[in-house]
Amino acid sequence: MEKIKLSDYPQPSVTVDVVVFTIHDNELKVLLVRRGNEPFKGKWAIPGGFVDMNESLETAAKRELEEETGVKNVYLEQLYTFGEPKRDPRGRVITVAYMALTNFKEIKIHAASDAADAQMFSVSKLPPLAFDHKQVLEYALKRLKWKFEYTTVAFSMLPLRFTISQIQRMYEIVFNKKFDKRNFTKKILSLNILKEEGINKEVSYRPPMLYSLKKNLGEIVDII
Amino acid sequence: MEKIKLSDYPQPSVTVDVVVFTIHDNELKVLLVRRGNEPFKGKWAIPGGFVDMNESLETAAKRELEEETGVKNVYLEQLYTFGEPKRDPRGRVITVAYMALTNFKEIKIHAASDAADAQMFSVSKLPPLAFDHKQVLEYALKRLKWKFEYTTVAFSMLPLRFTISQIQRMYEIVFNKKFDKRNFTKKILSLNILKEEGINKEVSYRPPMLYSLKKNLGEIVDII
DNA sequence: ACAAAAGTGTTGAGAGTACACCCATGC
DNA sequence: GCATGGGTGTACTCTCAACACTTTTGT
Repeated sequence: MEKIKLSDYPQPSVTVDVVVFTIHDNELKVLLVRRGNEPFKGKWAIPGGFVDMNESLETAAKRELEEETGVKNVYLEQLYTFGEPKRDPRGRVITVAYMALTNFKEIKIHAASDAADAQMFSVSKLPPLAFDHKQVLEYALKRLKWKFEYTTVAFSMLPLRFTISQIQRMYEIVFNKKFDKRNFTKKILSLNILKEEGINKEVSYRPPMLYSLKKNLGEIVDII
Repeated sequence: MEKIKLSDYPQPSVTVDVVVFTIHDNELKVLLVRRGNEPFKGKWAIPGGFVDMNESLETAAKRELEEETGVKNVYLEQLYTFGEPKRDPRGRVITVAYMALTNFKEIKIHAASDAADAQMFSVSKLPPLAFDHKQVLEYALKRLKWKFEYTTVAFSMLPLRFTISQIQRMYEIVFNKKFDKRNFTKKILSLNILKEEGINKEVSYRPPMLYSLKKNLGEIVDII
């Protein structure tokens, strides 16, 4: 039998797309870039780009993320790979979607070379999106909620030290639903994942206790 | 600016690998094929193959699955995409891993053209695996347990009509842990996902009630 | 009668839910 | 003293876990 060469098989293009979530102004936001090239020139899209030959998928996602946001240390997780043959009009392009969570203040948006503009959008007021990015974003949102419910990833959207009210507000935004303050506090504290970090004196109301996350980000814990 | 062509960017090879789980002889089994070609010739591997230019990833996974097992209607779910640059010594190969669940009796193993042999292995007695397939299998196992706990996918491993004891045995095998029969029965019945299908008279002990799944496979339900 | 697996209830502990008022600070 | 968010307890309901004996059939 002949020796098989990789080039005997068709080779598609492979990209990574990174859905960057953050919370700002009491809304869940996602980073979108306006495309500077065809196809879908001028349309909004999830930031991403081609995978280099010598970098892993996760490295590619981190690289794209840093190019667009300047953020270096974020929670990053692979979501799903979208590979319908016609999803890109230029030809066969398979994209590996990632989700990144970060604190709003860490982000310094700068539109990368191939983007005309970049901006955070509230997930409840999205513009029409390029490619199959609506589907990608819906998938990411589902995963985000799942992860919020069962793991500690949410804390990657908060500053290093935070109050319990901040946690609760974040959960209320993501689930679009109010929680009872006493029950929420009781539940979060009973999980034993927080460390007391002293009292924040710099507020004009009763000074709240600050906490930090004791355990590892993304650890599986029933939050809600 | 120049028009960008896809071929301006490096194009890796893309494969799908399908982790096929089933239950037989009171063990959780997985299908492996013995590689007929280099690299890793003679080693066991998760079945899979290159994605054709005009088929979706899921179609490719279904095609590979049918080639190896003859099984047509299975539960199939995308798991994760593995893309370390050095995972295949021939060059850059990115693989999209899928998980398939099926009833043992549906499977007619036939080693595909590029495989020297194919066989079901107990997940507790695995041979050394080619590529990064050990990692892929570990990921699949984790996902399998998660899905068993929170969805109805498990029922895809049973025949169309089954007894409650069969469900319980299946869960005991996957979680490697005994459950209390009364509590298990109570929990399963309270979920309201089963339909009574009459009594199986063809046994030499007290004839059990047969059930079928009322709701959709994979639906999210707290099973355990 | 015996072997094999099916079927069936109760109790106690712990978790979740509903619900409202006082506290500490800056201005 | 008032505006702002912070902090706290109880009672009820529901779910989960522990636990063992009887039933039905074929041989």
